[in-house]
Amino acid sequence: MLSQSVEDYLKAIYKLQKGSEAIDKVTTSLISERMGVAAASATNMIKKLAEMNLLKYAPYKGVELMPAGEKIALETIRHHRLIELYLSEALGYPWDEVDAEAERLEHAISEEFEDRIDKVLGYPTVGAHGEPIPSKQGTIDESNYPRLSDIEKGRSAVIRRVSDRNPEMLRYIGDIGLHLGTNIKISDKDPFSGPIKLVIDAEQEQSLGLEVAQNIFVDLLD
Amino acid sequence: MLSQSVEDYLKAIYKLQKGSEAIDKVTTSLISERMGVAAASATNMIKKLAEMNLLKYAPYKGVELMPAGEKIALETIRHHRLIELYLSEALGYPWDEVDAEAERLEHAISEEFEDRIDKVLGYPTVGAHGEPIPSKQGTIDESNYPRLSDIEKGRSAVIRRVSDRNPEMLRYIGDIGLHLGTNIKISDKDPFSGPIKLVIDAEQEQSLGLEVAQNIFVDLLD
DNA sequence: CAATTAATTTAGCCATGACTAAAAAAATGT
DNA sequence: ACATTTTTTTAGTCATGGCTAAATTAATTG
Repeated sequence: MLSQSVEDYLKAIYKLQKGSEAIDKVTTSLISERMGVAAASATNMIKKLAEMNLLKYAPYKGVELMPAGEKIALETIRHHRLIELYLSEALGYPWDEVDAEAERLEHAISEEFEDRIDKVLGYPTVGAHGEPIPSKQGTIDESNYPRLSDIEKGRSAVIRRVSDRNPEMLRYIGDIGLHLGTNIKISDKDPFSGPIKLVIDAEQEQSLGLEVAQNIFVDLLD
Repeated sequence: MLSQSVEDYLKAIYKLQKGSEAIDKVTTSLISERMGVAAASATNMIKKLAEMNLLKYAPYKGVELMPAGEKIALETIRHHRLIELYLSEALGYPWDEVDAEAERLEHAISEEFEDRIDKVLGYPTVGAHGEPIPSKQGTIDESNYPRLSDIEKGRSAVIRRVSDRNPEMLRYIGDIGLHLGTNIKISDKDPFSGPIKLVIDAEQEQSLGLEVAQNIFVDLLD
């Protein structure tokens, strides 16, 4: 059995390497910041993971996952996203609370639990915030939707994914009526990183700060 | 937060102290045996728990839970039994598999998760094997049913609880048609600790070894 | 009741995964 | 290009919770 820590580090490294930020060099400080530990602690763990052949590590040069490490990261992410979706669908959790709960549960469940909730959920491919769920075989849809903040004025789009990094922002986004599948039209964009004006579901007007818009990913229409 | 180990020790000690075995003196060796650790490890942890005022410890004389320790034990047991029942009812787990899964999950769930599954289950008072579920306030029904092995020939009874100590035995018990609520009549008892003969649901004959009968607890009829 | 056996505790060790402080390497600015 | 700043690593510490071996206390038995 791998420790919870090992799984968490590999997950964090995977997200840095392949996530929507698309970091080219995954450094010790990035990892330590994401994990909320001191840089020295990250160095320690990185050396251990390199020793286990889960990643390639050149001191001072950053880190790159090896296939075995990526596999574990994807399994962990699969657990996390299936649990999040289950909490949301079966137990009625709001989407800003599922991440914290799943963070602990993902390390505690068995393969059997994974399989059973996968089945109950109807073998979903997309999680509670629109993230792709890795398959049991370790494949994942790595395509990324554009950010709402990058869409030009006048275009219409559908919300496909929301970043789950900040639960408070997530709650705010839901509260103003933005959910997965919600239709929006960009009616105006203020200059100098100003707010965006949206029409939600062809009805309701809403202004949106840039930071929020950067955390919403959409599928362009027409 | 209390560590998983602390919770597990307190749970084990509680069960030894109050369980159906009704041990008078809970000793280091009993605890180490139940926890599957060396006696020295148990001594270490016991000293730590005494330091935390969770139990009273007199060296060489055994251990007794203090109210704070009992409270934690009951919370842990409540988590465990609610999870077991949830796995069984909502996810279709067989009753011989729920214990192992709940053993890990019980330390990972939040109060909110506890409350939500409690509600989904309809605020149950009895777990998947018939064990009482401690209330959120920390009270528990401590009454014990007699063992099937102690019932005299000719009497009828209803199965109310099954020990979950041995999953293989649990599977066997289920396979021969004995479940919670099943009606049985003792048609014969062989002497010298021999097997018991049952009639299940007034239909089917079944012989049962003494060891199995000792792990089934019943409610006498008439 | 003394001697042996069994149970328990003490002492000392190990792995994990944090931490701080100091040293070393890399990046940056003038 | 060299001095300064930032990043990273090394060295050493700590807490948790295991372990074995040895010492000690309690229990049993001749």
